[in-house]
Amino acid sequence: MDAQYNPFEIERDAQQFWDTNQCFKAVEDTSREKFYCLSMFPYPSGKLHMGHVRNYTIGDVVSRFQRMQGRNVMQPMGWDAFGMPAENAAIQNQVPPAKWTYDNIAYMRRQLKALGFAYDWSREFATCDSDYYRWEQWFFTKLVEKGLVYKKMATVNWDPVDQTVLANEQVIDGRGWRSGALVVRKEIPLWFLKITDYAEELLADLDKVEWPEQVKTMQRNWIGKSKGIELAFDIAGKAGEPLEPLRVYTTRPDTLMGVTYVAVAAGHPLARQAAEDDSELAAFVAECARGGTSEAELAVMEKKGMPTGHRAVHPLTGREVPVYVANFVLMEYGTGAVMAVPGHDQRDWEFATKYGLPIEPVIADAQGQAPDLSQGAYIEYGTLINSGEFDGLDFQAAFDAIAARLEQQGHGEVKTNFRLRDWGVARQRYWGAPIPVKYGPEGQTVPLTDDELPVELPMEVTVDASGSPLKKMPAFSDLGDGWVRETDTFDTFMESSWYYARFACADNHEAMLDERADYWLPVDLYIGGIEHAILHLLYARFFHKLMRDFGLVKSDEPFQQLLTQGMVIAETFYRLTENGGKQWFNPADVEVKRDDKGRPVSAVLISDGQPVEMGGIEKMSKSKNNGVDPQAMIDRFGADTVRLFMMFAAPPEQSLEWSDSGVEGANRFLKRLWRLAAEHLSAGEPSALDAESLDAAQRDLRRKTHETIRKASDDIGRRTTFNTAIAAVMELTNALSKFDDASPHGLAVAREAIEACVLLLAPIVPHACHALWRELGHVEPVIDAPWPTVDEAALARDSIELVVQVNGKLRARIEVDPNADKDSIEAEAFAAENVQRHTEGKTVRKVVVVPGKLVNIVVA
RNA sequence: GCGGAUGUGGUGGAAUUGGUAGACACGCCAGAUUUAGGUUCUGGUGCCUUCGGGCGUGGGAGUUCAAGUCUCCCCAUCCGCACCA
Repeated sequence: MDAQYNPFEIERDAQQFWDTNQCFKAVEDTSREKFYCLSMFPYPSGKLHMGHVRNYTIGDVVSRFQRMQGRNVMQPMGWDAFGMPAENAAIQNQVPPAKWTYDNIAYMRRQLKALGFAYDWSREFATCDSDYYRWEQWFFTKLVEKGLVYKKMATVNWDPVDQTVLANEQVIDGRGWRSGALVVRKEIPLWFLKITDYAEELLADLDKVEWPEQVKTMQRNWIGKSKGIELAFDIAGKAGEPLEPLRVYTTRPDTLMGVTYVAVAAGHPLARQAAEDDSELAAFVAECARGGTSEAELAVMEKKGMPTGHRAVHPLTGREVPVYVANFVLMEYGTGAVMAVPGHDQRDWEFATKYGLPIEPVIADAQGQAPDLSQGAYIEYGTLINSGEFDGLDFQAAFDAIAARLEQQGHGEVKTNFRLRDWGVARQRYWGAPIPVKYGPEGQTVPLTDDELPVELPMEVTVDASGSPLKKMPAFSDLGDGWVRETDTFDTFMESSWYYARFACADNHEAMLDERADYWLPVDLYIGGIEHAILHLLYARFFHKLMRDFGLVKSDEPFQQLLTQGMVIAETFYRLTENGGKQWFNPADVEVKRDDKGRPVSAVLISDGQPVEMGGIEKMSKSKNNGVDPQAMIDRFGADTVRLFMMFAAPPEQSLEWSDSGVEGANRFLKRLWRLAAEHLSAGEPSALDAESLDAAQRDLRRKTHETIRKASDDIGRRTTFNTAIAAVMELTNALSKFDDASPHGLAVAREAIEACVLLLAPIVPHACHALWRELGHVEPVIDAPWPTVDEAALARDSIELVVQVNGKLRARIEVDPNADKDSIEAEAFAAENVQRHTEGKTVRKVVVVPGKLVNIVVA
């Protein structure tokens, strides 16, 4: 065996072996237990970044581990290929989005192959292949037939200069990112999917999946089921004329007697009507349209309002309160109107304080007194006061009584509401799947029939900043006889909502899915960034239920287990520029100076030797120029080193800090492992392992081997904490290097240890382990070797160490028989010299003995 | 603003069920080998110390024989907020 670890040769050979033997081609086999392992497919932005490498290494480790457990594993890969960056690249570089995308895919596919991931490449596809999106179009037309799709007015960001719709990302400080123009909110008709029809099931079925609790909580809060009352305020118009009643929803009907005003959205009919003969109000309504649509932006903007002059009649007291237009009330959420209780809602309190509206307490504080409302609202539940006949009731009793009264008067009803809103799937963009609908001369809206599908996206286009080119292409949109095609395309979340199912049967050109989907689904483990915790995962769950209700799949949920991986972060470096900006330098071009304790104190740019500022550790990004190119690392150390570092530096759910010296450490470990194996093989032939005739040192190493197998198996298989599994194997290799015994028995124990290391590391550093397994004389490749098992007998100990505490402080360590009883342990503990010193002359109050752990003596 | 997380040596992290804080690795220090440098190997390394011990897991309180872990309050950072993917 070569004494030198040569990763490039090893990796080339292993990849060639896997490729030639089609090792990772997954074949349906109902006699075997399947394991479908999926990592979120990448957007082909150009080249892999470290986040991809981390994501896909985790998936690969689990896939290879499951294979060694004997499962029939399927691990596919594809491309989430539609999206805005392709259009932006087209505008900047005059390159067609399709060419840009497919070129990127070709490059990134090569990179994935260089990392040695065990993918079944025969299932690969890109979502921009018409062979893929045609089925999405087909399914959409079925949803239209079933009434799960509808069109309605919706608010978008409108750039009045570029005359185009902007994504939230393209609105920066309320201005269009290209034009710099002030963005306004504009209403246009858009296609929606009725995800709210599935709100109840999307909520309930979270109990069926093994997901991180925080992700389930986020989804539950997003769906936001609440119980409240929808009630109506009669409206007396400015001139005293009766108008349509105003409907509002509240989860706090117990505060109903504290309503001192109501507020409506600028787009509400009441506001529009009032603005008709009031130019000041009309100006305010227009001002409300300014700014972007994102909820975060709306939540932090200054709350403003203006009275309409209308009066709302309180449904229980008959008291009249003013109707305001407010910029924080939006037409699309709920009824477009809210009742305001400034005494018990903080936002209402701030608004009332600003405009001098009355603030009245109707809920008593914990002492049963009227709360002090001078500094803010009192938002806790409590007993009603100043509420007439409802005084003295608690929240639930008040809810029921007020609901009953409103229902009796025909002014309201109990209603369950969801925060979840229907999914707008139409985008006014080119690089997406065309929405398969046509419009007739009489205003008909007709979904396309099967023989009209697919609607292929034209590939030769000119993209500029002024919106989708499809709208300017009669060859695409004009169908003759007054019929025109829809030029909007689907939200790219549509493609990512069902790709996991298509991987089961990507070669089927006759159907969207077939019976193979039921063999592979649900995905057993789905791995991706925490940033997808809500939107992507919720849409995919919804889509899966839609497909189930069309008989396309049998399961209720798409992803049984979910692993959300953290970000990859790195140090940032910059210099201030003359105009006050920052020029960012890549970590690869900077050298960090340290003090004598290794603390970083300063940094210089390697090229000019002049200092740069350290800007803290941030997510790897283009804007901070702190991305580390995976390719450069693979070229320097080999794929196994990069994979090992990624898995070792942090547990998968936490953020991972890139460290050059950490990578070198990973490389050093692989070299050591290699040398250890080479030295072992040159030391001679081991005898057969005879567990009964080992000396103490041999038994110790054997125990360490089996403790390591036990820990690494649990860490990889159950806990998915690959870092601690690797640490355990490192401990074993450390023990093995210290084990200096070339006797046949000694070599046998060492052989067992080194084979355990190779098997346990095989999922993480598959190339090196492929080669080492061969060198150790095995014919069968390590990918198909069975996962090692624990020999319980090898774990036995002659004695165990307990710690002895006095008043919770560590004072001694004692060796005791593993089966020693409590009394003898106690006696042993008191006998320890240091324990006697700390208990001398004191009264023993209590002795706590925790078997296998410690003794705590409490003295006073 | 709302929802969800995170915070432990010089650094990344470990401590899985309330029971030895700092496994493993990086860095640093000393030594050996080689020596142009690097590589490799051995030992040391939380802080303070009168060498008895004391202190120590973002800050503050509390529960407990025992708290990184549980409870309450506060601070900082990160993720998401429906047209980035």
